[in-house]
Amino acid sequence: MPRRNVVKPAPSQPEPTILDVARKARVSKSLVSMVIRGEEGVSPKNREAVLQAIEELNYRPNVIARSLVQRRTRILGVMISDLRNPFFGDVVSGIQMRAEDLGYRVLFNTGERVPNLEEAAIESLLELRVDGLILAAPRVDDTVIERACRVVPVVVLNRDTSATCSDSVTNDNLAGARLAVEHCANLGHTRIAHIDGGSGAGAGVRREGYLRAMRQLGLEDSIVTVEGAFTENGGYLGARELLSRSPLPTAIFAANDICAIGAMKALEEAGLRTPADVSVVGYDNTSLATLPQISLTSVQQFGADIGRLGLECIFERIEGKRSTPRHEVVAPTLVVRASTGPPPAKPKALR
Amino acid sequence: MPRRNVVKPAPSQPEPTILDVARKARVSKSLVSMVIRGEEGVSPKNREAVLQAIEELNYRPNVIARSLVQRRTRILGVMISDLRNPFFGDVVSGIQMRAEDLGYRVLFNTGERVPNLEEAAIESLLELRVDGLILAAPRVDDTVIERACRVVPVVVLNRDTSATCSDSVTNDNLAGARLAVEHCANLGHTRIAHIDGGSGAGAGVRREGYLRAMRQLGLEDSIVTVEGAFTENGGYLGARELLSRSPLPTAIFAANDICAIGAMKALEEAGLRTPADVSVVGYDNTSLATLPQISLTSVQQFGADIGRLGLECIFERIEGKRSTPRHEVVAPTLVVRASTGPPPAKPKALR
DNA sequence: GTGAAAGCGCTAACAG
DNA sequence: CTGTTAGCGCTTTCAC
Repeated sequence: MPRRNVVKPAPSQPEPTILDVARKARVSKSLVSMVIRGEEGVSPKNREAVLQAIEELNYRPNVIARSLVQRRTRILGVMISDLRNPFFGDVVSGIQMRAEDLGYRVLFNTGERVPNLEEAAIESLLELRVDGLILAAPRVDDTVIERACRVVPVVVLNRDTSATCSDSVTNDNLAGARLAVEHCANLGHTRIAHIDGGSGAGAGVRREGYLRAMRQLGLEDSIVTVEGAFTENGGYLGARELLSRSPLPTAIFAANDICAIGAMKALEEAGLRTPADVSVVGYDNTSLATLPQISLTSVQQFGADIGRLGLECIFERIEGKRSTPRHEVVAPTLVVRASTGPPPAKPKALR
Repeated sequence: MPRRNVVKPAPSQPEPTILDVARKARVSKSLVSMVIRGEEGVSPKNREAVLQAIEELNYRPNVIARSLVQRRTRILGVMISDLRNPFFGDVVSGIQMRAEDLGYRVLFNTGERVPNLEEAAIESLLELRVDGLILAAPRVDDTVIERACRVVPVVVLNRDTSATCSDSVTNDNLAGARLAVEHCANLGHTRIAHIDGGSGAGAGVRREGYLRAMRQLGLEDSIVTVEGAFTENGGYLGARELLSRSPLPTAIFAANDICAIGAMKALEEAGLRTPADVSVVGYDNTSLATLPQISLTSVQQFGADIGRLGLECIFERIEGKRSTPRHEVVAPTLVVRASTGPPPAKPKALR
């Protein structure tokens, strides 16, 4: 908690304050404040003078000072676990659009998928006294989330948490996994393997959905899962693991799109074609899946909706409209593309 | 059971202050402050008492208040033009790593490639009184940058700006474009077209690099440029435009990777194969280019280095070590993959 | 070592 | 409408 504090010479050219503006416009401090906040009851003449002074001085209200007295920042903090996953681009869009409507500014953070760094990022946002916290697929411990809840409204996106204090918005991972598995089964596959998301947010439920779907379809004997991650490398390694076993699966359900792409890479290196030899299904339906060269069948979750709903949860709490947890679940759909097809008539043996 | 104030409009929770900690630990306010800042000269006994009180109260220093008195936030603001482009993931990594070393926190923002929104995002960071501003490929007007410079150190990444007040870190777009064009020429191409980045940051220079390289190679008669953008759709539309003209180019140099991918999509739809019928070169060498299904020849610019250098520029300014502009240019390299090859013996005609 | 006092730039509540 | 007066939570003197 104690931060390293190197005391350095104070920098800075003196930035103009509200007092400078008042003097320049020859009015009172409070009048300037009123103009800035757009309050009623300022004569057009004075308003004009103030605005001009602001312009000339390149004055900018100090939201720090404002926040201190109002004890609210009108800032929403968003911790994003992985900036490299285009899925979060959608989530961010949803958040931003809604935030603008509601008069909040949004500031992002990331811990680059490293739990400790993510915790630091969250802590940093909390010290900033954000009015609300949105955690997009955080990998931190539940206790971290609980601690945050004690101070500020929190909504967790795309992760199933046992923390009871926060709101959450997720897609229905069980249903999504079922869509993926059933799709493969309908094509005639029985040996459907799963590369999971390791310790990533939501990975456990997605895995559980796979297991349940397999059992429901009477395929429990063909259940094969290997550990992966929500990254390309995770998918690559997971697929390599699958390739080292026998018999080979004819279909692979990967934890998410980038994981699926990593898996496809491993398959290709092994001389297996998709979908002729092995079908592959991803999750998220990111822009990656739509690339014609990849054309990945994928479970779609609606990132922008998830982001928007998350923001609405936070907003309800901030406004005091609600103080009991809300858990929103968005239904996923399946988008079928070229990476899945019927299983090969004569499954290919390696080598 | 967390005790929370229920339904109280805007300002709400009684967050503990430094005074609460002092009372609980039975010491003075200043003593607590000293402990928090890790100052010397506090008895171990007192320090212990303070730390325990902090723990028990779930106290968190209010950086807002701290910033107000210190007149510096120790926050660096980063405006990122496009969160969907994985290239910026690299840039962010570089920034974060260095920032942590230097004891700064980093907060991100985006205007989603819309100039007005980007300006608002920058303004928002400025109102927050960030100690430094990093603009990653901003699309705003130079005047916006100049206005920001008057208040805080600014570094612009990956865009050539005529604003003289800010530092900048770019890759050498002229050289990069030349690498791309020469590579195609060496393979035997003469009809090398360019899909540019429209009004995107750095697009103009990349285009200029293309033009110069073509002339230098004596290919001025084959110069063809169409307008695109730094997006998949931009590339798609640009390629469609090329396809509507005659003669068809045998190689395309696209403004960046996602643009190239969009172009490949259009080519594929038209029944043209890459590289058998048309070679394609991208720029950025993002993770997308490395995907085996895409395997895009691309000019590599080192995003993490660019981010790190940007942060160092800012830091020098903040520390008062330098007050004249520094312009850093990073040399790009070319990564050759499967999307480029010799031109077809008999160029394919459409339909 | 400790505690009291003076602000940082702003808003809010009143009195003129 | 204006000007004055209190703070917001913290750091920073400067006495003790």
